[in-house]
Amino acid sequence: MDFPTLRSRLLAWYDDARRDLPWRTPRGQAPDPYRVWLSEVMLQQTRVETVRPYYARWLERFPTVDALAAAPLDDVLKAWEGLGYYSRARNFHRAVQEVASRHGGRVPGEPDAFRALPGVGRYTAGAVMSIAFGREEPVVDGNVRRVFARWTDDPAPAEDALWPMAAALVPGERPGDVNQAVMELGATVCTPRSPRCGECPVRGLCAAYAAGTQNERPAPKKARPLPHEDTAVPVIHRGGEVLLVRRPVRARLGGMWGFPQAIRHPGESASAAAERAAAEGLDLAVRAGAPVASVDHTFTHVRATYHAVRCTVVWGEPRAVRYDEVAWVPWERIGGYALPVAQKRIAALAALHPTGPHPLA
DNA sequence: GAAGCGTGGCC
DNA sequence: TGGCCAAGCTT
Repeated sequence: MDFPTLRSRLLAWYDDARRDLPWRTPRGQAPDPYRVWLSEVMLQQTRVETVRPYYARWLERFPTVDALAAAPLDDVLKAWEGLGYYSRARNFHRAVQEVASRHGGRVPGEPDAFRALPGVGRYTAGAVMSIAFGREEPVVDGNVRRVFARWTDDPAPAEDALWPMAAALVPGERPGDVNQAVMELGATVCTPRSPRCGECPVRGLCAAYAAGTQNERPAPKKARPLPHEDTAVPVIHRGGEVLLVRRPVRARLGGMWGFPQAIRHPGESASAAAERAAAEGLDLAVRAGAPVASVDHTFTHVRATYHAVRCTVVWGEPRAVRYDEVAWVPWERIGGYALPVAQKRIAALAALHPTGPHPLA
């Protein structure tokens, strides 16, 4: 491949076509490494338009490394609420605390030191080192993977081939812009479906374009069928309050708040499973009352149906047996807790129901 | 190396 | 509606 020609055409195109994004500073202005890093973490597996409002709110709330390092995890997760992949927020928080305590509050500009921080993988390290520090480090993300698959007309390029190719492009002036140019091309021109080859500055060097195979590159990977989880959710009332739990950090949605839950056994009713969820997860005896609602939610690798059931306490005080924390929360203060999307939906539906004890309880 | 991890948009 | 996909990382 003619890397020098690719490089110069990409840079020239990027100078003209690059989108104006909040984390991009004007040419010549030094970027803030904390902001570049934040943007890269938020953009992992997440679209630009989704990230925009989160990025702006985050910087108002946590404008600097020191501000974020000093914040409690619950505040951090609340700011991340709805963005998904919550381990990103936990890892970023931990990493920034390390930067504050061990690097004097300065984001390390050495690739090895930065790469050692939690949540920083090969891609993120290359992106932050090149964009924020001008280091000649490559990146391979989904865009780069697709662009190279088409340039080489390879249906499934190996990682061992992609990184050397990406690295061959970087040396020279403006390594951060070179990396961003490939990704920008992938995001706006060399798109997964209906690539705009007519607007591509490097179609003359593209093997897939020459062969007319751009729509079959890269080859789609086969998805596994999603398992289904039929889940009971006890919405436990006491006085004017409802019981929330904080999920263990290791688990799915780790560190986030929500309602207790238990996967239904075959043949088990939602009411029985809701009572069992309280018994096993909280060491608490509850009586199931009226069903509140059913909510379907699809995660990356599992489809869940949540059967929310109103419950009242029969006996005992809740203990966080299978959770990290429990809290009795007045309905009007639920908004202060970081809830994943499905739990928020359950809370909204449950709040529509009368909040006193069930008449038959 | 494969599986686990969120959510929303698009066709 | 349902499958696919998006600036990946960890175990």
